[in-house]
Amino acid sequence: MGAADPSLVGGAVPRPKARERILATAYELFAHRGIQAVGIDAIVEQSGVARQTLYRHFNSKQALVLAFLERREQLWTQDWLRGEVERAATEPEARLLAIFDVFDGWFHSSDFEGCSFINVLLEAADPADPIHRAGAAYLAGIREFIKALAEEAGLSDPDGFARKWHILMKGSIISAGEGDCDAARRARAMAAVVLREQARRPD
Amino acid sequence: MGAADPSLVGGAVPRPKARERILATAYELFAHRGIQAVGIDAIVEQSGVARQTLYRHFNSKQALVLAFLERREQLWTQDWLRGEVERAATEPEARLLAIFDVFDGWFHSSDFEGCSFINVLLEAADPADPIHRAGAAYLAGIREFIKALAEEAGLSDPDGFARKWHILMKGSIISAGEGDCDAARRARAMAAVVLREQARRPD
DNA sequence: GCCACATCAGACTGATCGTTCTCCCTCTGT
DNA sequence: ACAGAGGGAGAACGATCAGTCTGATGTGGC
Repeated sequence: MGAADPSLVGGAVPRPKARERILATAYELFAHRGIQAVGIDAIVEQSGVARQTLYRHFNSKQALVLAFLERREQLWTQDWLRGEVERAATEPEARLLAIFDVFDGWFHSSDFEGCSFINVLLEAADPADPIHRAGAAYLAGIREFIKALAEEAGLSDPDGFARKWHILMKGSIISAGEGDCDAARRARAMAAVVLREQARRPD
Repeated sequence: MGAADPSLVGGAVPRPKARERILATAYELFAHRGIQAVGIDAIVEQSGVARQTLYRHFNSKQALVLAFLERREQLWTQDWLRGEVERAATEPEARLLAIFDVFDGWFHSSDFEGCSFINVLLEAADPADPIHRAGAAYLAGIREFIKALAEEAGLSDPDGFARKWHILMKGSIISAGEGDCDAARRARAMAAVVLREQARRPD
């Protein structure tokens, strides 16, 4: 009884090989082409996995999309955005502005793919759709990051500030999708005057 | 020779009945549910038109979508947005800010449907897609409206200003789609400080 | 009445979609 | 060596999609 059953362990923690290939392929395709535009066939073909294997790891396309969004939140929001911002500056106000410097590099990269959370929000227009809800939840997570920086900076109404900041972020992303590579610089200029005018919490 | 040929006139100016019903139905469905999510069947059924009749007026779904976008630009951009803004204020700077007052009412309406131009831009991710190009062109038309107001207001760099303003507009629309009905008020507050800091053209 | 044309109703094609099923191969632990 | 599980290849299913074809029904101009 003391020794762990290997088959049980292998079942509870799925072997990374096939599942990882599926998720990596889904990430690339969903992020760049959207959800509806990418069929299961494309993921099966490009990942070199059997169809049945995909459906053994993910019950449905919806489950795969939800797993993609979860990975997007880890890789994009946490590892990339949060990581780059915290690397670029140390003071909370400087970090808030650094978001748009990080965006500037993003918008100028050759394979700019837009914000998957915004995309799925618009693709799954029904607010009751689990995919829509997941996209909205991950966007709210980004606002939590902004809100925490606003609190560190001693700004009053951190939640309202985060919502304002997020408007600038999302607007610049859409503009970049239109082809305006300098959208981040424009948003940063607006952000700077907004931050300057922002009321501080009395110490 | 003086009298116009009735059949020719009837051909050049198509009878409004069937075509109008199709376009009106397509407008409602495309604007609220998106392009990919609405099939030809739904439009045929809801407009009470025969399938063949639809395909006689529009060669393909893409042609119908392009006609929808053209109507959207007339009804939304010109008649509604521009009309409401020009009714709300007379001075160009006041009109620029009034955009967000108009948006505020829009975001609080029960059937808020978002910006179809942004939606089709993201649904048709390929920049070479005629639908993508049309959406981008109509968004550029909105910026032309802003730019003209900026010029009237004597602001320097009207094009750059219009792009900034448009970032606020698009960002607030996305936020409203997330459920933040007060996004227009937040954007207006930012717009006010941006406008105050904006350089004026020397007279 | 008659002709031309728009419209309607509905079956149909071919492609694509998500999903399931069947069969075979290759590992791995004992 | 053997059992069992994971994975691969591909056929197949039912649904849905855009688009076409046929044939009947009105309808307006001569």
